[in-house]
Amino acid sequence: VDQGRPRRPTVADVARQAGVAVATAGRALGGYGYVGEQTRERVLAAARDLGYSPNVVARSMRSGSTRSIGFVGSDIANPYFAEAMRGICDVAHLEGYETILTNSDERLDLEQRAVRTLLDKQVEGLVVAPASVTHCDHLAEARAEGVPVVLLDRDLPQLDCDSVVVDNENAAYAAVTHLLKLGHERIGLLASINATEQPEIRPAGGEGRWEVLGADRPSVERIRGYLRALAAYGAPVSRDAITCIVADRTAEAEAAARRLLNSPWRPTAVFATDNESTRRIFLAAKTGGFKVPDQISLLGFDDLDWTVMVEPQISVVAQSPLLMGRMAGERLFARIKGDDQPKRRIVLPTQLIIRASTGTRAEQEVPE
Amino acid sequence: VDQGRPRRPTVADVARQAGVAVATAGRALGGYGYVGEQTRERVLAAARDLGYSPNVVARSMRSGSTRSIGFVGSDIANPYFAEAMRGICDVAHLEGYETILTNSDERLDLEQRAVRTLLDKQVEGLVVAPASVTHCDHLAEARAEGVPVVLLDRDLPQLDCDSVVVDNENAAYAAVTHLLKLGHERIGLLASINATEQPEIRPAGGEGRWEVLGADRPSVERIRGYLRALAAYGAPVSRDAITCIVADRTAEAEAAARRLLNSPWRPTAVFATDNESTRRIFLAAKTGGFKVPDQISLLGFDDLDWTVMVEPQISVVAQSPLLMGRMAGERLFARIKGDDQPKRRIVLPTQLIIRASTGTRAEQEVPE
DNA sequence: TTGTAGGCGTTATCAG
DNA sequence: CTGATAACGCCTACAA
Repeated sequence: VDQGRPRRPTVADVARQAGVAVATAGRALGGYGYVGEQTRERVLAAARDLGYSPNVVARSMRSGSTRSIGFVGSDIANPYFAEAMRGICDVAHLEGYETILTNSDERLDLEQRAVRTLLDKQVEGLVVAPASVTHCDHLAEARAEGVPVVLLDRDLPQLDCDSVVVDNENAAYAAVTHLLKLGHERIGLLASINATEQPEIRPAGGEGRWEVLGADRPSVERIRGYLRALAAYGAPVSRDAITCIVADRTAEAEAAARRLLNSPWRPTAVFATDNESTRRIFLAAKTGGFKVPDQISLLGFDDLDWTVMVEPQISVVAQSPLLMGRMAGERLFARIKGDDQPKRRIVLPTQLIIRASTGTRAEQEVPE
Repeated sequence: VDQGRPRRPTVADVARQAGVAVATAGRALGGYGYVGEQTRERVLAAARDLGYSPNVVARSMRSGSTRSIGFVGSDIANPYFAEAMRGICDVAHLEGYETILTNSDERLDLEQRAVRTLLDKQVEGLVVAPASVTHCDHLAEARAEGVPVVLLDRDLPQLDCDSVVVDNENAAYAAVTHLLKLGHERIGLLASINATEQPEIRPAGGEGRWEVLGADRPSVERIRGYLRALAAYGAPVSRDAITCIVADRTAEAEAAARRLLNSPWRPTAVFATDNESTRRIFLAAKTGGFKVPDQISLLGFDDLDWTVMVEPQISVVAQSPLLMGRMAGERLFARIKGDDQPKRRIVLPTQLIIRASTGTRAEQEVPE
């Protein structure tokens, strides 16, 4: 009758069984140093007998290498992060590393704790989609401890580490320009943001001109691209064209999307800056009985499965989180292996995919 | 000029700085044993000064507890597993544990390796969505090493560990019965399966009667429920009513779904046994120009976001992978804490959600 | 080629 | 209450 956790056999056990010294067994099992052919076989046989398998924790402690990395994202249930995680895991697996996952829910305090825990667990690298773009002491700390960090989705200029991003501002600029070219002038914007870091939008030189304050998070950059496109076209913007929703609050978000569509200034198109917003605005248009694109054009972000399943198919700015995850992983392992070139900011391309949810303004003028 | 990885301060460093013995510093920092109030404060101050943070690897080695668990699923990019992972992580986080993620891609060999690696990393528990339902030596091994395992999505009766599943057979039975009650008789089935373990379908007592051979994977159970429902209604089944696709092979899967819809025996409804198949059959119907539900009724599995966004909204059997993940986590931690009751099989309820993609057979008889 | 001894950073045990 | 010391399992000098 076994009691307690049955102890796993150790090199010492194998050594005893094989009648050799611990070091010899270690050499045979670890595949380092010189071992006689017969000795090796005897040891290996003994190991098989006992069901020996190395204790990686002890090995890590000795060698200082845990062969694990950490990923800190806001929510693995979000397809963006799920795909990114997949990319990271794949690269890690190729390198013989495991990946520890933590969810920050876009909350700085949780992210800080997560990073601390991962560092204490001696991960050899960290991929982080940072919740805050202003507070990054915890990430600097990682760097200070010699643990490479790669930023995903957002860059923190003040931090000395690689990042993998897309050119959010130009992607949004191109998207909104497309709408403008179709003849739209009154274009709404819907963005999901986290509760703590609301961007500030304030008047800027001229009637119907605004600027976004706040650090360069993707949503802010996309809003900036949107504003720049409108300004370039000389299209004035109503302040309440820009609606920000908090992803958590379902009811509020629903109401906000509905309100945007029914604004008194009658938008003829809406640009959604992320997959969450895209879903929301589509749903709002659908339940509100809006004909897309006849009454309202929709242009979203992220090319999720559903965008080609719905009617009409949704035009989107596509990015590839899978690829971003992979690139992040590759940068990370380059650093782990000692690459110490200056920080690199990798900007992956986005693609504007025009489908059926965006139409010319003319179409919308059909009488009711 | 620092060179190499800057060494993190250790208890010894803190002890020296505070002018106490290592053991004392350890007690103050680890919060165990007796320490004088002033001594504690001195140590804590020293620790703060030096930026000390415990080396969890060393702690794990000493204490035998790594405070980490592992999850082995087939693909984190699949929303089912992403949600489940989220549930598991949440519970783990509550318990102060981290979660290591590995993807098996539904391949037994990868799963075996992953389990081995995780065991070597001394995880204290494992949640596994097993790729194979016949080979489970690697999981038995985990059990033998005293590492609790909880099975997700599929149960392995021969294995002594808890499982969290849904009642696949009855869920499918109810779903197909619903279709039968609507007047459908020629009901097709689409299932995604992995390449290696194709279920065998062979004739069983009577014309138009079949049985599925193979262990009780969800897909097989669902097929069984489908057959049972049809038999109960006395509806005969054509062999090629049952189409299995391999999730990887996009082109093949597309063709198979199309073929099913265009079968010479003219199905009036299709039951899809998983989210992948549901997506496929919907797409096939859409591109094939089938009117749903007028020409073909669709009933799917998994209540993903898109099922209410498309037109018509899809009727589905809903399960909650998030909840399943949580339950799995809770069972796992119960075991980690020493619960040694006999194995428990937790069957979570499914819900048949009828939406617009399922109609009565009558509707379909409209002339072309 | 093989064996011996020490140490990685913690925690546990035992005296003082 | 505090201090010295051993041990977790492995790896690496160094000696034989």
